[in-house]
Amino acid sequence: MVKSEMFHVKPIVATSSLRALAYDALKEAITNMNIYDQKDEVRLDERKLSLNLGVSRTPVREALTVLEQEGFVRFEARRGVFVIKKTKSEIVAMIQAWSALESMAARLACTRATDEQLACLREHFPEFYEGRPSDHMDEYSDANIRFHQKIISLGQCDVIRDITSNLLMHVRGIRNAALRQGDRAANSIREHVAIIEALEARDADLSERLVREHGLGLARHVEMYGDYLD
Amino acid sequence: MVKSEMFHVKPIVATSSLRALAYDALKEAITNMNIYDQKDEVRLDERKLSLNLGVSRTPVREALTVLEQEGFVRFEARRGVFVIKKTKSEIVAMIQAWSALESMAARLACTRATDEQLACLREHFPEFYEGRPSDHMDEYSDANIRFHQKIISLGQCDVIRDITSNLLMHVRGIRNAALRQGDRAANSIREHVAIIEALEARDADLSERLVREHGLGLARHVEMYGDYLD
DNA sequence: GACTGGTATTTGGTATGCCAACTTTCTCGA
DNA sequence: TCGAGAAAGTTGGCATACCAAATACCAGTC
Repeated sequence: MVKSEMFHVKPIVATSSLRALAYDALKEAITNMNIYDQKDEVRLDERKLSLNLGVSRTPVREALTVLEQEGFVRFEARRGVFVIKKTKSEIVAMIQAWSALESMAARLACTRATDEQLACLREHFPEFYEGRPSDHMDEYSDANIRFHQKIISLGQCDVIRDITSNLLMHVRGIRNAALRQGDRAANSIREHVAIIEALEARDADLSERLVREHGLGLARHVEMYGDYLD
Repeated sequence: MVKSEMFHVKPIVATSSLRALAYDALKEAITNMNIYDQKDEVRLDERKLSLNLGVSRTPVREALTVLEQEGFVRFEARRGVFVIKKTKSEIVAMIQAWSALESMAARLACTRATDEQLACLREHFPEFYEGRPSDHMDEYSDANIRFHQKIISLGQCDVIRDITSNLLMHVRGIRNAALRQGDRAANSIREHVAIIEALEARDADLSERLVREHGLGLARHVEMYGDYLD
């Protein structure tokens, strides 16, 4: 018997399927293009896509099927596949659902997160304590997104994490645009600080309320000033 | 020109795609089978399915792709498609996400729903005011599901409606099973009555809290007594 | 009889071809 | 010149063919 313990092979090749690769490529392309700049809806050509991706139509279609189910594209029989432009009211609805889930995550975090995990909120987001975010708006936009994702991860609920990660893809652009309107950034920072303090105090009711009101405030803002979406 | 206004044709033939038909058939089959009775995971054979459905593998695969994205099945390369059995902690996580969304729907309903719509809650669910639901458990289980769906529809948020409708498919069986354990049915009725009253009083904070606690109570119950799921 | 190695079969992944419906372009007559 | 209609070209939906990996089966050896 050969001493097989002496062979240390690589764990696994784990080469992803073409479908997964096509999905990643398409999703990145869709989220990176700013859909709301285009006047008309963007149409995707299955044959061109499979040509550009270097694979056949089959995995492309299966990837598009997933994207349809996630609300990114829409199939029209014998007309084409179109990238969906969300209406203002749809965006508002997504932000409301987001608020519901993030506020629940905050509630769960109050009992589940360790002190070390909660400390990450302050450590990783020092910019929340500085005065003028408008100078570094791009960085702050990213930090803003990360802050909300961090709260959700602290909730340690995979279902909430998965659902919100999808919603984020749709809302990311709008959230950042709204930050630049009016005096929202400064307000946003104050609210974030209050949320951190409530979490550190492990006050579930307060944390939940603050997160919810923060989110619903964004929803109201989009409702009022988001007419450019339609 | 023919006066086309005089013709009132049927809206559209709207013959669904085979993919949609396959999706409906598979989803119904999956939700109707009780997955948790089976010892092993159930494997689906693409070729047998397409044979039984009378279509080719292509639309079947596309339907399965959607079901995978919804968390009902799992593809294993060159091994098969398996119906997913959720673990207890996954069920708990889904109930928590559900509670977040339903409580937000209740909050929204307080400002959005008309008096007539709120009245439907009492009219359609008279059994909540009767004493012994255990005699008609099946009917009560259905009414229970309808009650929660009604609250969500009163919230008038399409995103919340869509997401919860998916969660419901996964949780339906467990919710009904939990009702039969211990004295939960009677408790459930009392809580439903309190929720109706809070909504009728248009007390958003109270409605939200009652709905959330009702849901999280179910989550705790499954957490404690749902060991049969694993 | 158990084990090894190879071979046949099964099965999901992918590529390709065909079709019907929709668009666009061309044609021809008023 | 213009428009109706036909023909040609697109395009997504579906079916089918083929491939590689995984499994099942079998023969041969010790």
